[in-house]
Amino acid sequence: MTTSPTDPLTLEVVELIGTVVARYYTEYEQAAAQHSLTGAQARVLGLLSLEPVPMRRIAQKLRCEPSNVTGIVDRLETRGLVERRPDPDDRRVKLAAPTPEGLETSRRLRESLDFAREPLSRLSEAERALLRDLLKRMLGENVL
Amino acid sequence: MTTSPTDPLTLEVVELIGTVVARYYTEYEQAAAQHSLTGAQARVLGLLSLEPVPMRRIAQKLRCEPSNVTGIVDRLETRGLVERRPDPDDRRVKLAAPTPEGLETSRRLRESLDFAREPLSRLSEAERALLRDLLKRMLGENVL
DNA sequence: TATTGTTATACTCTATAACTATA
DNA sequence: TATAGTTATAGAGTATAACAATA
Repeated sequence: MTTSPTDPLTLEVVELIGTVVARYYTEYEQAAAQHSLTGAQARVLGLLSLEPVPMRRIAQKLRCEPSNVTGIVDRLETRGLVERRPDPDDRRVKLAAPTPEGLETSRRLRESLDFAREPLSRLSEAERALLRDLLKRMLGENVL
Repeated sequence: MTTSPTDPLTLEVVELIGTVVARYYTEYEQAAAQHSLTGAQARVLGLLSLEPVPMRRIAQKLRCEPSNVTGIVDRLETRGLVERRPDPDDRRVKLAAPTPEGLETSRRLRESLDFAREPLSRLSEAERALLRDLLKRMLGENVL
């Protein structure tokens, strides 16, 4: 049912992407751990850093069940990094929002994502632009 | 202490890589689930498909503590996908090896990594070659 | 003594199902 | 009745520490 290419070149690229994913993922976890956060907690905190988000929406972003978000936000809240706010428009909804400290932690976490930038320093600006365009084409329109 | 580039272009590429990682990772988990495997179990099984591997070596590859591998291999063994063998050269070592059924499951799992190939079909062969070279340069020599 | 694998423990993430309070 | 969030539960992954067997 598929028409995906299976030529050696494509498989080599798939392998390389797998390597990038493995490296990026484990190093993200380590960066989170340096701030005493789990990967899931770091992802949620990063998500909130733009604007307060309903619990349900967080679950959708993380692709997990809403019941899990309760615990993750609980732990962030216990540590004073996040707070729950009522939604003026719908009293069923709770908005998770970062505290000032949470915002600061999120900022430092983003800083320490240096490991993701470092490998790119091996490429010239023109090559980085090329890589950007290839990745965008690969990901298509539905980039979220 | 860092000289990593922080220009908008670099940050955009970092963002794109993050998107690739998130998509690839969750879809890998889903592919594993279709075979009633967790992500960790699928990774271990894939690791063994080339040759039997000592427990300790599995932990190094997964970047986790050796004690965790015991449980993961236990569950794979219970399902008849993996077996433990003695190492003739060192009686302390146990080699984890796939059963014929485990090998077949590993093969089908690899097949279903189709999702990773599909986005690449949007690129021409020349573009895929370009992407390969950029990724290789980015990852450097230590690609494992 | 050092190393390999295991056990025991505690914490987090995960899905499922049932519950509550709103809509 | 439908939806948002929670609770309760069970399974899996994780790190830490202590242990037995072997080197």
